[in-house]
Amino acid sequence: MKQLIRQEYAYLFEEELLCDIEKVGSLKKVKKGTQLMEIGAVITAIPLLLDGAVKILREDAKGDELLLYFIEKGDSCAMTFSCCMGSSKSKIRAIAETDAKLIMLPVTYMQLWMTKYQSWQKFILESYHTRMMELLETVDTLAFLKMDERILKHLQDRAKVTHNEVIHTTHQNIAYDLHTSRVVVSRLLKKLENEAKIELHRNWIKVLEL
DNA sequence: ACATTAAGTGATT
DNA sequence: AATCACTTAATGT
Repeated sequence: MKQLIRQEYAYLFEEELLCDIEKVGSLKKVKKGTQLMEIGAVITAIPLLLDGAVKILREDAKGDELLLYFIEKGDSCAMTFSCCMGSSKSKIRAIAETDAKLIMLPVTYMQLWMTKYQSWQKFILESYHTRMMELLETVDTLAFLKMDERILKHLQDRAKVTHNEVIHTTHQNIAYDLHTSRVVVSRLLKKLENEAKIELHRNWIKVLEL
């Protein structure tokens, strides 16, 4: 665990903070598809992603999902910050997009470290900022892009976070993430394939244009 | 060979 | 862009 933390965070945090993280954090390994956070759940720990990718989803009243953004290694979830400050419940759902390793830090250390370590404070603020930017980008995508562009962007994002141009998924799953129907996804994917931007196969898609 | 699940398509709104 | 109804194709048993 020591090496893992240092590998990803040594350049961000000072030695003393790294020691503290080692002391109070617990390493968690999860497999692809594992649900890490549920809507309404009380947040007891702040995750630091060491490896892998996590997708963050919002859900509407009917239970339909919408993908907000991906979290990659070196990131944390800004949701947990705001939640443990106001001790409110999670407004989002988090699911491991790939196998992932993360460190769970009890929320009680959050405030203490904010004043104790300026590197922690900087990390939290920067992390908050990048999350905000990603969310803005998602809003832009939703508001201004057509569905075919949204699908292509979604595939490219997924290829990026998994570091693999081949994505294992079904048309139905893409439809859930983008909050549309499978038929529409199938049609537009076909169009993208004709434009030589992707390659379609059963249960996997290869992104050609990255 | 058969059942199941994923993907493709025309027509309609 | 969504939905329906249906077809075709891939895959597991």
